Amino acid sequence: MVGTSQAAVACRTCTLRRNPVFRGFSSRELSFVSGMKRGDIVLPAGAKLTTEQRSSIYTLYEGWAVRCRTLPNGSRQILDFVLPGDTVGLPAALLGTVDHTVYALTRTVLCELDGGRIETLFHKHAALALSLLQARLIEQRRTDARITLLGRMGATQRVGYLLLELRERLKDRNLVTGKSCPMPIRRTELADAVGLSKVHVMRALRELRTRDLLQIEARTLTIPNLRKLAHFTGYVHARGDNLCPLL
Amino acid sequence: MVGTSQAAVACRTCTLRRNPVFRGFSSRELSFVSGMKRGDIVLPAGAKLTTEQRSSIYTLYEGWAVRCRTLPNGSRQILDFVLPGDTVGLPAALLGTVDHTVYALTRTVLCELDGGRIETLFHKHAALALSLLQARLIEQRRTDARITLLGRMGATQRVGYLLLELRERLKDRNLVTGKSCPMPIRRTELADAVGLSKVHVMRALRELRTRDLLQIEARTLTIPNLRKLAHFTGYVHARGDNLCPLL
DNA sequence: CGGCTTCTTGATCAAGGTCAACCTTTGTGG
DNA sequence: CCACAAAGGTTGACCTTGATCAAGAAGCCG
Repeated sequence: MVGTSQAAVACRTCTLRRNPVFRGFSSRELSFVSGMKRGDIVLPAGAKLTTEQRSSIYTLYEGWAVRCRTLPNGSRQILDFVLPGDTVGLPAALLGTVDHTVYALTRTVLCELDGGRIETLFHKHAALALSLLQARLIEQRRTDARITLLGRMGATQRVGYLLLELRERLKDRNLVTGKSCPMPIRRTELADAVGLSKVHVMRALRELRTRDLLQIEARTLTIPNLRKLAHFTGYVHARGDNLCPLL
Repeated sequence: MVGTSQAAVACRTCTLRRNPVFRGFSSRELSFVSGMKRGDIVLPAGAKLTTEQRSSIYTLYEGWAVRCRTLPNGSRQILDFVLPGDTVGLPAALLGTVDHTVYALTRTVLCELDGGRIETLFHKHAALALSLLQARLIEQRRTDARITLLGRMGATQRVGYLLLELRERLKDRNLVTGKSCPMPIRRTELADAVGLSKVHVMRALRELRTRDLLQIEARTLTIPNLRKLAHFTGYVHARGDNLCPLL
């Protein structure tokens, strides 16, 4: 539950930024963002990210997290998966309230930035601010896909779609090796993300395995044929799923 | 299908802006936005808003519209309802691609703005740009609620929640009279929004009527007791559902 | 080696979908 | 102003999908 503040990874040498899907920074921008940095936070698997306290925003540096909501009746809906490079906590910093919680799924390392300086960022770094908006629009697009998935797709397609989408996002982050990528999420989390019961997710996975569309084994997802799975699930790869990390 | 370009409503006298939920403009901002205005567009009910052509962005001035996606199998998912003051077309203008379509549900009047000048807006009007981002965050919040609705709520609650949410948005726009507000959407559209069949939406509406939670008659929604419905559906009124229109 | 959590599968049950029919409203042309 | 057509609303009967319950197998950690 408790985050450990540690010696900061210098923004200039941050390895995330080397990834071509992330927006390049001018040296002026980079030094501004460096100045926003408050430190690093390490969370163990299962920990909740407390986001209210100091109006901080975070960039996930390493690991997996989820953004989710819990209903009065106790059931939970996973809104989105947070992967390295993704930003967390913008609503808290800019709107003052949050309506969701963020949990670490694995051990995660986050970069903490001063959310109070966003306003200054908008005044002094318009291009970066614009990228920030674009990143939101891209996330919105993924959210739209999730709504469509939940509202109008069958169980097997839902599971297949979600896993394929995750693989594509991991691919952008150079986290795919050959036909396989890490898949630390549990059946229960899969279920809470696609709006099914854990048991039914099993049935869906079995069917996907039977059809040779994908396989999860030992926390690893393997997709033999991307096209086949994309066709089966109706997945369309969105060009430019690049984003705008603040780190 | 064809929009009619007409004599522009002057931004300075735009009645939408008088509504307190919309962000106030400085006179400098107002004159910049006035300069972005390309004209007005009137769409008949059922018309599709073509958003690709000139990288325009639009503010809905009057009427109702939907943002939706159609799947390969022909079924349709309504992503969101567009109400007066809402902005349409940001993805087309800023990302260059769109993955959804916008249809007019009733006769609508839209204000067309030059999307190409957003970049300049970010450079010269940082505060307005920030509001633009905040408006996206608020929309995202509504989208998160929709995901939760689709993933983890029962049929009757889904319908009740959606209608209550719409009423609250209409309230912000001064479109609620007493316990009633206009509700031009059809059963089919309701169904495509909440991920149910038309027939089952009927069953849900019947139950809501039986429980005295709400009633739709003659294109009018009546909610006798807001609290009761909010409790039944788990709806929580989000403070500050204000937004940032460009008009 | 226990004691935990997660995975997996079968059996049964309920929520919601589909089909089909009939009714009601709206809109249009004579 | 009426007649008729078309679109939307409403309901019942039946079927499919996915939820729930229950129990055993397989990892994982002290």
